[in-house]
Amino acid sequence: MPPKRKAQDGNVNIQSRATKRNKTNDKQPESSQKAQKQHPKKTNEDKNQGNDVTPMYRHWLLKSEPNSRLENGVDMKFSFDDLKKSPSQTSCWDGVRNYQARNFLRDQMKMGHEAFFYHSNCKEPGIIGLCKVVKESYPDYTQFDPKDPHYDHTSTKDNPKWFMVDVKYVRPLQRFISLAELKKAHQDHVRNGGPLCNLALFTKARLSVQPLTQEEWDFILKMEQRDGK
DNA sequence: GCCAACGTTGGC
DNA sequence: GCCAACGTTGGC
Repeated sequence: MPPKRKAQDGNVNIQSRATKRNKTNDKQPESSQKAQKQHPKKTNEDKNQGNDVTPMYRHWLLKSEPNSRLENGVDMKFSFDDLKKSPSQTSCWDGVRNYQARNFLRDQMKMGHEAFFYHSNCKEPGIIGLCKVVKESYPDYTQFDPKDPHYDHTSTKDNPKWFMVDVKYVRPLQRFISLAELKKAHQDHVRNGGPLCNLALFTKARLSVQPLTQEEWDFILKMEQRDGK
């Protein structure tokens, strides 16, 4: 199902790699996905996996940093514009190292699912555009690269710990929806009831891959039409 | 740059 | 399995 097939794997896997994303999709051993079935040891990883009872989601919010920031000498910058400029306007979403976020990437993000592209750790945090899943769960290769800031020596190719998906640029929002505006709506909905009362942006603020209910998604998309603030 | 909130680690 | 120490996230 991989729709587009960029050049072969030839391209260098080096570039902006952020806490979550970076370059384009390259082909990965999709076959090794079966490895994810295995859970040889039950440690605190398992207790962190306990979100499998949550409903299945079809909408997402992905955080990325639009400004340069070095982590072990590697620039974490990956803006919405960087996604647009990526080959095929597509990038893998690598570098996620949180079990809850990993589980969403691995288990729930499916072809065609849409996501808000959120700019974090910047002057004006907020949602800037839309992207969509164009390739489902496969091992995040950065976990195997000792030079990568997100290298994980405890992970093996036979039993990879971290996964990623590919996302493709869809469109910018008609207007930027700032965190401040979302927070106002959220706080109002907490007090008076409303679809954003449990928005993960505020209830699970540190999650970099966040699920949205249909109602949350629809409400935020409608904010796009309103006149700012 | 500060720091609150929260996730992870490891001793016990 | 508890919990203190530590590390990270990310708004401000």
